Amino acid sequence: MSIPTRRDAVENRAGILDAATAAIGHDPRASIDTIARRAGLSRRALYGHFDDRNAIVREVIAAGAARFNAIADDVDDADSRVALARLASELWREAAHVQAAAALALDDAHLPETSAALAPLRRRIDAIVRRGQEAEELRTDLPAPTLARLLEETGRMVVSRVDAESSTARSIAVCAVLGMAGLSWTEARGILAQHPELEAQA
Amino acid sequence: MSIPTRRDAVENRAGILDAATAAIGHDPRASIDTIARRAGLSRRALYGHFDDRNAIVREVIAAGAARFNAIADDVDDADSRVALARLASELWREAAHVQAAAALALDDAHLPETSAALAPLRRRIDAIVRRGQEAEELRTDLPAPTLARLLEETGRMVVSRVDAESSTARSIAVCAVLGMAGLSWTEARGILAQHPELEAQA
DNA sequence: ACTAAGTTGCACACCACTGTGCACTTTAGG
DNA sequence: CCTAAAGTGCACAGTGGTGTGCAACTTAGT
Repeated sequence: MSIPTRRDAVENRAGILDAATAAIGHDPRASIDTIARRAGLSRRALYGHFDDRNAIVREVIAAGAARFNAIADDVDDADSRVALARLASELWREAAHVQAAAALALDDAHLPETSAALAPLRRRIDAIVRRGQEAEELRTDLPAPTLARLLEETGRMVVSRVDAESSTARSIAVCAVLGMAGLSWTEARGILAQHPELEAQA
Repeated sequence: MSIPTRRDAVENRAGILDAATAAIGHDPRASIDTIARRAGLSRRALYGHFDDRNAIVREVIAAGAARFNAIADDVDDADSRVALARLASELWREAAHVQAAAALALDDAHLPETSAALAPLRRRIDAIVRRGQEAEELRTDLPAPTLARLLEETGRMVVSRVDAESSTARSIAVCAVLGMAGLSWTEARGILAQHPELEAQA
């Protein structure tokens, strides 16, 4: 449980969290047994690493939150449209964690925890939207909170429902978010053309 | 089960299906007991109307499919953008059924049934998208099947995640779909302005 | 007012999942 | 090579859900 001494145990703990992230992304109520098998361990072994199922879920949420908030901190483009595009593009790299967070957010039991963990990311989105509306870079027909929420849900939806293997998947995600933000598809493609790093692979 | 003779029994059966639609829209694994209480009946009574939980789910799916496909049949605007907008606007009226279908589609167990039931609606969306791309009314940077799928998911997302009580909710739904289809927000609002019936209340 | 349809509450067996205890085996690392 | 750490397999009790049988009650409809 605390201060594992053996290297393989540390690796297994990480493997469990990876397996849990993937399994929960597919189904927020994935059983302990499902997670264990996916990690290549017996159900019983998980209880050597975590007190109970909730402890695993809490760590999955924390890991996702850390990644998301690090990304949110990094995005500081002056143009709100580029900022949104970069946010979407970077979050794409954390697809597995986004899926897990999205799935857990649909599960009433863990909703308070996930929304608390995602608060910094949400604040950043809010800020980008407000700046973007003032600068008339983003649509102004919706109140900022509504648009922010819609953009968040759009990101969630695309990450969860678009085939991540496709080579164009990342640019689809970025274009979807920009489309929801009010840009026409040619404008969105223009932003992408001016910032090639946004659709870079891997 | 078959040929109920009493009026209250018929009403109760309908009430169960309404309750099931609402409960399943909130959680696709809603228990029999949850559905029963919402319908104002005991758990035991449901088994007088339906063989088992699956029978209820099947009827919920069938009811939704019937409504959706009727709507799909009605939409025949020449302009693909108007057609998409009308589809979104009309489906908004069936929000409860859309939510139930969306929730069930996330539940592996009933996925085949839901997708079969929704096939006609999907074919209609595919047709609109193909016509729209040929006419250059919709974005042409995505293959038709990808765009169709994205539009479907956008509709699902908006209906499930936007507050249905808001007076502007319906136009938000329409604009979201048009935005995903490639229109800028001003173009989308233009379509809405030319077709006031698309954002009419109730 | 009578009767059958409809409903209720309870008990039951069954299933899937959780969390724990314990004896046993495997293996990392000094 | 030894040993403690890590993992396995099994049994067990507990929980919450399903579907059924049955006796008792309420009520719609004639």
